[in-house]
Amino acid sequence: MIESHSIDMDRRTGVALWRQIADRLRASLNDDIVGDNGKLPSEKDLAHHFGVNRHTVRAAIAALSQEGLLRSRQGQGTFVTHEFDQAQNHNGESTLMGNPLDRIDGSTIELVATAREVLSAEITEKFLVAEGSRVVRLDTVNYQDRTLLSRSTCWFDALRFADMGKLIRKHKSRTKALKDCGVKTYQRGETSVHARLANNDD
Amino acid sequence: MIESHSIDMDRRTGVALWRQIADRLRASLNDDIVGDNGKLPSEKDLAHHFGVNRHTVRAAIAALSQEGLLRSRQGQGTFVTHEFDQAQNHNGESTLMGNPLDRIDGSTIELVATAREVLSAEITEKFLVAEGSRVVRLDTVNYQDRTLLSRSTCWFDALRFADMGKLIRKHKSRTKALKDCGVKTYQRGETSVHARLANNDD
DNA sequence: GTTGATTGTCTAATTAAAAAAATATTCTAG
DNA sequence: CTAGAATATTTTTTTAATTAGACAATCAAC
Repeated sequence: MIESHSIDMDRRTGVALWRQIADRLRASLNDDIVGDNGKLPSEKDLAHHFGVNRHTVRAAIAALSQEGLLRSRQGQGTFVTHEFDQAQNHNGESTLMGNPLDRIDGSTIELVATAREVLSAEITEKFLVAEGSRVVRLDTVNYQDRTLLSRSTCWFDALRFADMGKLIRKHKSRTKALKDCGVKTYQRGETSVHARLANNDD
Repeated sequence: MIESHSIDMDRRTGVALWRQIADRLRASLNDDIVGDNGKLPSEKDLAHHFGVNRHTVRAAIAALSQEGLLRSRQGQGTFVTHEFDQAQNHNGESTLMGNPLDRIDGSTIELVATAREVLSAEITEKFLVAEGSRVVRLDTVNYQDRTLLSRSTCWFDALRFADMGKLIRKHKSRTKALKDCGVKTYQRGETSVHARLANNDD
């Protein structure tokens, strides 16, 4: 469920530990951290896992509860909310993370399609990879304040993400998949930009 | 250069003000915030702009200096570093943000192509937008620890980002453009995920 | 009902972040 | 050389974050 050894948290980065933990937990809600019943490890275990005080973990859980992702029950534990759980167990229209953050910044990203496909000649030429490479494709739409902001398609190496498509079809690990697709949450140093400018213009 | 009125910073979000300011400044280094000589507004002006104490601004500048992006000269001001400036004024191979962060997480994103184009039938069908829409296209490659992680293409509304391609060609606002392309830096609430699962599989 | 595990609450102490204010140092312009 | 503008440094105060410990309340299992 969770490793027994303690994780080294980043300190003095300008990001409070409770927020780092909240973000890690949010990104892990689809993963193996939660049991089949949607129950998280106990506050005590999480505190030991992250190497922090129990109160710090509680602050993180409080933040995620505020977002509507978690709900704690005294005597029982902390659970992924029913709405979130529903989104995990239904197809089609259900909403992942219908949390207040959606409205705070007015920005949403919708995953509209996934597919495994063979890389086209155009793409292979653009990116200089072997033609015929097997990839996983993710189409996303980004809305800001209900107006279309961008459309995006990402291809992932099928080798490196052999089971990503499968996981997505099983409605798990979407967060992780989206994360690698450029949909970054609030985690220090996850992605830095190293840009080499375009060779071709219009 | 910078508006005279004060900006409302997010407080009690778990992210220190100096880090929020550092991230905003980093993202603005390509924009109109810096003068032609690469000089930033004075600490006093920045402090007023962000509505914080001068020391808080100094902490932000110290962080960016640590990353190698800025350098302060007593009596003169704070300037974008020569290396960064070079990356702004050359074509092709130069490196944007050759900062330690690149090595901290081993993740890099390279912008390999930009173009204005007319939206293809395939894309219009996928995303249900008017065929023939004028868009700006960004191709990026994401490396993690020097191994290819993903290839990505983003289309942006040409209307909404009428001058984005132009700005990119002028080697400005790349950060902002990439930011909207899903390359998120460390800013609270910039993007939350609101996913509706795929309709078509393979 | 008793026990054990879990979350909830409270108090206290420590450390880091932020604000405020004063002064020193360095550079440019004139 | 002088004045002004900018960064550098120091001190103090306040607030937020983190840790620590103790105990209450709730629930499930027995």
